[in-house]
Amino acid sequence: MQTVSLEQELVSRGLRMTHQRRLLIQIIQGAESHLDAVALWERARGQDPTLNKVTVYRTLAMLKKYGLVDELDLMHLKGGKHYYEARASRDHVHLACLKCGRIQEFESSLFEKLKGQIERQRRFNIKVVRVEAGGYCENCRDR
Amino acid sequence: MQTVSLEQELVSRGLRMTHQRRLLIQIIQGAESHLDAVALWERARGQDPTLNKVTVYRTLAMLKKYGLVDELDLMHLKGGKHYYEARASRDHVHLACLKCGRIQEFESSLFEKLKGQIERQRRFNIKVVRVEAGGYCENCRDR
DNA sequence: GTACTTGCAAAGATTTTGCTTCCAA
DNA sequence: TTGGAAGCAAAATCTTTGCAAGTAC
Repeated sequence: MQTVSLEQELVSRGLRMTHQRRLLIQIIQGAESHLDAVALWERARGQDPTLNKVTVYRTLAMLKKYGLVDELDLMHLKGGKHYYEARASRDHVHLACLKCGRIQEFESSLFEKLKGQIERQRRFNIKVVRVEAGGYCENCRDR
Repeated sequence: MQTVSLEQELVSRGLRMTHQRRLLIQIIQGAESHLDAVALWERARGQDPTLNKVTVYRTLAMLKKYGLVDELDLMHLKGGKHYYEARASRDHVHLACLKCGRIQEFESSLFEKLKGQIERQRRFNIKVVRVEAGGYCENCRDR
């Protein structure tokens, strides 16, 4: 998903592309890790010191509402905050190491099959799915 | 999992069985739905009006630490609270309807296979796993 | 008796709301 | 121009912490 298309996505839904939204979207899409609202705000302030934290929350709520970002908890490793990532073309599992805190992502066709099974067997129309596992990663498991 | 065994579980780990803990455990195990800390507290107060909310948070943290309850978010349908359920013998998916708010549970061997795949392919030792899906349930999907 | 738990009060962390001003279309 | 969006301040929600008093073992 490109920056342009996400912007167009918003515009096509009748939303205004303010420079604040453009900046926040760029940061989310360019982030190498999962950001929570405050982390996102701090990065955004580097570019635009007047950008308010409330705008971050409102923008995230809007992106979530339109399904453009996914909201994660990452097993509450660091309290109750929520983390955000640009919605990927393919869903993936998040693995959170309880020891070192590393977050890995894992894609699997089994995950896709599981979703299909739920949709068919329960006639449940899935809009968002989240799989998070807590445990010990390769580096930490034997220590 | 019986009340007794959960109590024994705690005792065997050197924890004290206070009447507050006993009451909270009974409520969690007997609950027909997923309770958040405050809902649990309200039920507990019916039995013991002096039981403090802080004790609920501390007890939940302790049960979570020892892997005796699972903590859920249920797709944040109603804000950022956390919900708790006695750990089941078999993991299950939670399906949250975005329209009516109903929570369904779904067990699947595919889920078990997915866990196995993660453990093998990533050499990741899973301790807790959570699958939550948001979408439209059978009753709401066509409306 | 002693260490672990609880209750109480207060603080901390995260997110939301009301309202005025601003600006994208 | 005009309705949607941002900024600011304040509040609401959820959870944690410090410490004195209580209690399970």
